[in-house]
Amino acid sequence: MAKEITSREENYSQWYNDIVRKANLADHSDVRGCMVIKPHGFAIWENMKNQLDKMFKDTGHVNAYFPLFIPKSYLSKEADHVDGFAKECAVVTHHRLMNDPDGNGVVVDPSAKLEEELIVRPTSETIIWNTYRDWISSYRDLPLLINQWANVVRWEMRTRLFLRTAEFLWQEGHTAHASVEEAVEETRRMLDVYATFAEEYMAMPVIKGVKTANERFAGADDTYTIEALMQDGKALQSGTSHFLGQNFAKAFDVTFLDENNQSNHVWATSWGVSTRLMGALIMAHSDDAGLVIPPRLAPTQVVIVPIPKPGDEIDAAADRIMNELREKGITVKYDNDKKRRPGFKFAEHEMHGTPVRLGIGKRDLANGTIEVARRDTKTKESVNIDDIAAHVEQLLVDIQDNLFNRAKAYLDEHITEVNSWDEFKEVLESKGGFISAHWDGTSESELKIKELTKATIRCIPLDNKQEEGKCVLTGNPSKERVLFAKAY
RNA sequence: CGAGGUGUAGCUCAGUUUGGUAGAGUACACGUCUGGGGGGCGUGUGGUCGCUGGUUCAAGUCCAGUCACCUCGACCA
Repeated sequence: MAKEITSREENYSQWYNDIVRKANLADHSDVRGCMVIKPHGFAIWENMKNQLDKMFKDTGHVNAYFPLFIPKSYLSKEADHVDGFAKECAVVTHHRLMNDPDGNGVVVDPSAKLEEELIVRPTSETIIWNTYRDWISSYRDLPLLINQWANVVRWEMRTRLFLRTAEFLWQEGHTAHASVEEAVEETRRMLDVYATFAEEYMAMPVIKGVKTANERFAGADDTYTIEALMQDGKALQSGTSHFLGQNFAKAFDVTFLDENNQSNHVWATSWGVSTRLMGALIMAHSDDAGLVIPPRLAPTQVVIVPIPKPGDEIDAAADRIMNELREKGITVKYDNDKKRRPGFKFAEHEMHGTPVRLGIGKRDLANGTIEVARRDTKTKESVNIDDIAAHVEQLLVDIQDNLFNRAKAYLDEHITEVNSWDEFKEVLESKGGFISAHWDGTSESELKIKELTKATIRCIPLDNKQEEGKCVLTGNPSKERVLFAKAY
């Protein structure tokens, strides 16, 4: 079984690539670093997107759309910001092609050079804040709570499908507020939205925390993050929410008059999650037989397989069951392909991650039962055909819970407190996961640890316990533990 | 950008050392026997051997250049 997927034990990276390809999630395109998201992968992303969009709307946000191209001069207005992105920007320099005088197809028309070059957005803070300047004049215009769903481009050296591609899909929220308190509250609110989404929909437990200065978003005063742990013990930053202070307001001169007719710069936030969540979803739950999708995000929650092949009696039973399930809002598909054999279908639906599979054969019908197989545990049971809809409805809930609990148990087991440098290195190498250790708060120590071990500070957990201790590297005094890990 | 590796059928790869008609498995199509976990047998489709140039009577094979991809570094959501 699963003969086409490399096992996680044998080669974790290859396993990941195999899942992406064999589960029809995405392909490498001919364009370096860019992927083609295939229908099954996109369907999962759409489910994520729909749910997140609902959660954004429920917290008072509206959607808008800003240009793909950003004038080069905008990007340089905020010093930290341009430093953070300058090295990975795609630049549009010309606006016209012409026939090659030598007859070799088309070439760039040198006379069509742009007066000011355009940057393909790596993120939209600059163009958005340039626009907000015109939109905001009074405290009555605030807060401004806008999100956009878009593609962005970051010219990455090394790419991996979903986890890091040159072009990716995401949403970016950009908000403006009258007070620092309100902006910080917004930053934290959206972090909570992300955490709730990850845990309740992706069934992926996350740790909420704040980034150190080194790991902070370029241009932010504070970056909050949700960090998840993958099955190979590496951490994955899955979403970030930034408190931007007044940095962009000052860079783009965005001010408002308050109730006392005083002019102030606005306070800002931005927050985003991307198709990287697809990578997180894959690595959080899937196994050597293929993809595992939590029921709440599965494009098809239940598949019915006729055994050994479709027939009048089996088709009728499948129709009846499908109607019952659909009445309960469950998505279901009947795999009545006559050409493929049941064994093949079993393997294929496991590969694609369908949470529940129902097997209907003449033997089952004679007994008045249905074979119910769950993807998360790969176990099967016989269920009375009259109880099937209620059973499946509950089973989907159980699977969702089980996936979360399983991942949560794994996460909890892989947060290790260490108190010495030797122990730090030992745990990092042998066990992986998050290492909870004291750190003296300096960038120098953080960078030294990264250099020595490749582990970085993933975050300082929110509501962190305050305790006296000594930095695991330098022995200098520390007031709290932070979480280290190797990361994607 | 540094180090190493690989480009041959949709996919995985042999063939390159020693130049001489382009191969296998898998996938795909059709037929057939099957049928409760990727089934068997048979027939068939499918290739500018990454690209460009050179050496040669003759290049997948030798030489030079070039491009792409993979692994590991630096960078990063």
